[in-house]
Amino acid sequence: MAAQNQRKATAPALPACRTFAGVQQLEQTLKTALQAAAQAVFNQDIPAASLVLQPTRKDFAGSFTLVTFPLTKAFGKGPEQIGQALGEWLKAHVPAVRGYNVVKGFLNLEIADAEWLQVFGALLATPAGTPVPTGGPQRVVVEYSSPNTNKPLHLGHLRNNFLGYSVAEILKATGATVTKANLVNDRGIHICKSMIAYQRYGAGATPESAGLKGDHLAGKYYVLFEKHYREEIKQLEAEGVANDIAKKQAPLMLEAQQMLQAWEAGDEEVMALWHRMNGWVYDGFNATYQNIGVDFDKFYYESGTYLLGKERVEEGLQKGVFFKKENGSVWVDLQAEGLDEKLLLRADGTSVYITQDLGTAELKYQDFGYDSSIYVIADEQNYHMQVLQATLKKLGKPYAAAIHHLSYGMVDLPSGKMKSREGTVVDADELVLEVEEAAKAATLEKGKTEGLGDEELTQLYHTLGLGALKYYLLKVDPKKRMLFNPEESVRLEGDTGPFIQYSYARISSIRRKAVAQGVAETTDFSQLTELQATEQELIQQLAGYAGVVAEAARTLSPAVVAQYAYDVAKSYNRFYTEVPIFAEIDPLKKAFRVALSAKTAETIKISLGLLGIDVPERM
RNA sequence: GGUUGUAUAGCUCAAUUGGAUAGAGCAUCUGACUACGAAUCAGAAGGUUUAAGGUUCGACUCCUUAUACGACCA
Repeated sequence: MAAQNQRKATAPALPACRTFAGVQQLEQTLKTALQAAAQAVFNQDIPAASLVLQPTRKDFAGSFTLVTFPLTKAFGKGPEQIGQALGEWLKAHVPAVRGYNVVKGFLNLEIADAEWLQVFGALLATPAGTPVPTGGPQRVVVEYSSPNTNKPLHLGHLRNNFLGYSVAEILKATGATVTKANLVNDRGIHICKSMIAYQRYGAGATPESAGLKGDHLAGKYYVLFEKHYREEIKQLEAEGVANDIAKKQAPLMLEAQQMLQAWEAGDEEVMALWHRMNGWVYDGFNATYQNIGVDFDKFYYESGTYLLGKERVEEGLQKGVFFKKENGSVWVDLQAEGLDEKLLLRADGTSVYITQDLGTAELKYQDFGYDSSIYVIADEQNYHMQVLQATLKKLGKPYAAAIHHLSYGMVDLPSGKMKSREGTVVDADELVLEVEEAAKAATLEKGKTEGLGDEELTQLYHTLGLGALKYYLLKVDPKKRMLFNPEESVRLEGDTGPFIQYSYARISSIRRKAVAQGVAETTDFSQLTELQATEQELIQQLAGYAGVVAEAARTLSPAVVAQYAYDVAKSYNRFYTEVPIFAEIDPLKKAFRVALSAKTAETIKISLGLLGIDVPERM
């Protein structure tokens, strides 16, 4: 009751963090008290902002720590002396402070159990999934996946897709309106390569007749093109033609370029084939997207945006911020921005990548009026994205400043970089099958799945396999290049997705048992007097959820959430082994531990949900 | 050549953004299942944070230089 009243009292000042209310309020109490202590003991006024409270390290007693070094100058005393004096005053005057200790310049404050129970009460009173407002952007477009339509998705795309989906979910959790967008690169020379090869070697094959997913079928012809193209180059070189000229004059390449021109001219036959093959690819992509659990609110196609891009180039010419070279190509000079001159439109009037990017940025703004537009693109495009933003600024577009490149590192294999030519690309569909297989093997060996039907089992393997894969790819800081070790990615023990899923399944088992035993569902634990250390730790951990979401949203880093979910699961597992639940005699304590377990499960479910990972009721 | 990113335990990753004895997992070694799920838990061992300087009460974190690897722009 007391907790609720106090929450009401602070509500007008802090409408933001309802979820965090308990801890935030506790920290606020401590800060105010510290200010009062400084006034009383040292006759000093200290601004609240200069008081930094951090969680106490595990090895020391206490929950919050004040670093006293910054106060030494103003107070004219040593750090330990300050810590002792402030701690003594707090202990004497503030009920929430049960005790303190000073180590060097660190004042560790020990908090009364009653305070933690209040925090827990506030957590229980907060419905799952309550938004965590952060003052960040409110209308956001997250563009991710953005595949080419000439090959199936691979491991690199998976990092992209998981990151994009997760960042979108994290931003949603802050209360923002988020649109997930996919810009499909459906035109250009690479598509024509697949089409040419299909015409030559396809013999009218369809996904059905070939027994292949559409994207894999198209990819097959792309590979065939590259193979025969290389042979043609070799042939020409044997005839004495220089390599760079051979590359341009190989008959296959000439054909592909002819086809691209025919496409731009709207040639009926070419368009028909293009529609047909892209249709197959989209079916394939959609199957993969559904399988890996990502979704999109809006699809853009470069074939539908490049013309608008050309208009923007024209606009830039008229405004005089772009210029034309003698051969008729259009450029923008970004040397003042620390970049180079950049080609915007070729001499023959055909567009380049950035041409369509200009159009797409505008379309997205028209459609959604974003205050933040996030592009999930690998870091090899850093320069390109700088150019895009600088060019839009030159055009005076109001949305230029809202563009944000979520730049992530490439995924390496133990054997080195993935290279399609060397056949070292890890196919997304195959990889998912492998992780499911590994999950199945582990479940058959040690799972507790009595009563599950075949369909539920298949679903379980999928949940666990994808859980392992997603967690593996998301736990690493996005901006860092990462190593993909196939053996480690299917591991189910230690710092992995299934470890966290296991904790959830375990709690589910406890909840089932609690219902069966008729354990009371109480939310009022004000009569409890003391907490075990692991219980207090767990409450503090659970209360950190809102702060974690805010941090993850600020840094656009799902890794922050992944680390948190793992820490919560770890804390719970320790609590679980140290503290009895059903063997507890005191019914109130028993009810409390069941409620604490349930809240932990809920927090795990929501946190993993932000990563796109499901939780199983049993495994 | 120019711009830029990264460098932490044998391996893969953390470190609350300048705070305490740099933490996890894997691998190695030891212990705990007829108490609620051992896909778990407890413990041991493992570090000159690439190198050398600098800034300060305090540096993995900031500055300078160098080295290695990567990306992009020519």
